[in-house]
Amino acid sequence: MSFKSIIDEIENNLNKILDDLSVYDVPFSVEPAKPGFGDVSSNIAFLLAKHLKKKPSDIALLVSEKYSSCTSTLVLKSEAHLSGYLNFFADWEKLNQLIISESVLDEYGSVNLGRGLQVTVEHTSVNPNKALHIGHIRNIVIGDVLSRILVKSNHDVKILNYIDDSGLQVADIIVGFKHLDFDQNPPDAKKFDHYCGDVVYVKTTEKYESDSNLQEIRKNTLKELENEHSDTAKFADHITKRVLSAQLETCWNLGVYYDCLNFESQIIRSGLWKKIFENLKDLHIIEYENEGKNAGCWTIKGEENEEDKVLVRSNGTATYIAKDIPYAVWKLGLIDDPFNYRKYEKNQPSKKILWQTTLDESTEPKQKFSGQKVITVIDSRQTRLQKIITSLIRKLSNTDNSYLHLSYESVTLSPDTAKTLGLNTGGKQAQMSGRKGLYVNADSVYSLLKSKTIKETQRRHPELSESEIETIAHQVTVGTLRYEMIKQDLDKIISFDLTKSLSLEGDTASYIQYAHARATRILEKSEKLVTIDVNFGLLSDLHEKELIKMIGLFDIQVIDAAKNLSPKVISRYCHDLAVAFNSFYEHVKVLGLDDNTLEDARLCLVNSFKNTIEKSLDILGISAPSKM
RNA sequence: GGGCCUAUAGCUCAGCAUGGAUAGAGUGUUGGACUUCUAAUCCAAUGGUCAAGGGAUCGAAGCCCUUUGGGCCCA
Repeated sequence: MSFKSIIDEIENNLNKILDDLSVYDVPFSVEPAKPGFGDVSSNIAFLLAKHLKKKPSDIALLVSEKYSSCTSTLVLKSEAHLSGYLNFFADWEKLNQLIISESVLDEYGSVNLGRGLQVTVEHTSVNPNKALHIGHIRNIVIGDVLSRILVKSNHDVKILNYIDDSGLQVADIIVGFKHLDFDQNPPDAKKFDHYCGDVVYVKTTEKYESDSNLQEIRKNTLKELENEHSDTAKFADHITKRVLSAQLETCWNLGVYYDCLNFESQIIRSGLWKKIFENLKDLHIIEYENEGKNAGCWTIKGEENEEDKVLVRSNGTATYIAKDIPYAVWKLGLIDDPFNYRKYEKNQPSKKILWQTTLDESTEPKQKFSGQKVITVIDSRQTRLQKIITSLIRKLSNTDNSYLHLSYESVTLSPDTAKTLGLNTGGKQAQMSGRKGLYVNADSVYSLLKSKTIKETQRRHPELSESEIETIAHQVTVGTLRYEMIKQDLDKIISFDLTKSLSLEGDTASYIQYAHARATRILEKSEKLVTIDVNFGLLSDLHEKELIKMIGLFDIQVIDAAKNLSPKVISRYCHDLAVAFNSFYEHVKVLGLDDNTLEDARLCLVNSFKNTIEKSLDILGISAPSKM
């Protein structure tokens, strides 16, 4: 147990006091205190004010007095504050020992919130006709960090990436290759996804405006994609696989890995939709319209003021929602799995095996990627569609919240960055657009940031080899990108500014990584074996106590992040922990003390911090170099 | 026309779920700290009618209602 031990102890005691007072169901809080108000605070007196009809400050006094006769192991004393808060002061010697000895364990920060619940997370799901831009990076980092949080809180997590290989956007580049004669081999060894997105897609789309014949071709191409035996479908399969492969390079480079790739084309061909369509009819979840504007269509009734949504048009063709429904049903394992599985052609840089669905025979065993709970990470523009799927799944599965849309706001371009791309927005931020070629490639941001980081690192460490610098720069660059994508709340738009994104100071990943490097350096230089057999009472400086407290809050933060599906919680924790360490570093000397026992105790604390920051950064998918 | 999100320091954001102490960071500006465990750092100063109005409450940045600005989705 960590800092949570003292919180639990206080909670238990306060509950006993409530029993004594014959008051029940008071949802009081017990939280780490603000600086200057002891170590732990409770609002219990405020909540009791109504029951006991007394002033909060008087109640705080009363409770504090009763508390002194409670058995405490970690609390030294309680104190009623004039405001009405009840503040507790910890026995730091004991708490230090408790927290620090816990923090060096491998499983530190792991909590058993999920009890092994199977959760399937879908993220990324970028159309395989272009390269990932910075907006997609927000998606994949949110999805990836969320998955890591869920693993840390004992969920059995499977990660999916949905490949929409039969949609309009794919049709567009196929039109480009087949009818506008774009070379299949990009010039100047350009990465294939960049080439398809920057050149083929944008130029083909441009042509539609002036060439109505081409639009006809586009329609036909889209239709041909659904027929797996057509030359068009085979060609498209070849092209989209190449794009996908290039996209995965980008994801893997950022430390994002998957368990399985799902292909839309296979979902269509699997016949899942037909079965589910019949199910939906039988359960009267969808209705056949005899009259009105949707006459002849199968629709889902809109809830509240929402419009009815057409699933099957009067001509018998399914709308695009009809593709998403089978996938959602499959993800929850509500239907027999029609797929076989085979390994993806390339290995992921992590140990994790990447599977992909196939409708062909496979020598590989059947896999299971469905979850009791499904989380789909898609931006807020898809909320309406996701709402329909959610409510439909609710009816179909008789569960309340097994299907969850994790929504986040999109990434826009700052006015300055839009300008560098040739768009004058008059001081407003601009929506990115793949179609118009208005976006910032993820790979280019990575390269720009990396060359800057290489320079910074070389300046500080001229003695390091090129490959060592390269490794450090990679870690810092990935860290910075990932951190920028999750440090703010999901419902805030990120206005991406290329220049500002290159900053490595202040509230950035490098700040946190730097704290880790400093800690590592101290341990290296001391050349002593770190032991936890130290006198914890010596760690009594304000900065030491603040640091230990932060270290001790790790598991509480993991619980918070997992309960609220909020990656930001962990990024804030990492930052706060690094602040506590940097402040400690500036004010408290560790090495070269005359006092050996004090030095041992401080080394132990530095080691404890190093372990904790590594583990918490790991949840963010950020690794910390030992030098930078 | 309908729906969703959002508004807190010059700028970018925490805090809001579960109301309670002195509303916090970063950045910017100004000043200070490297013969010392790495200055990608630290310390200090500066900066707030918590969009506006109303309501319930002993108590509101937070809850309820209305209005306004910004963004997105649908028609």
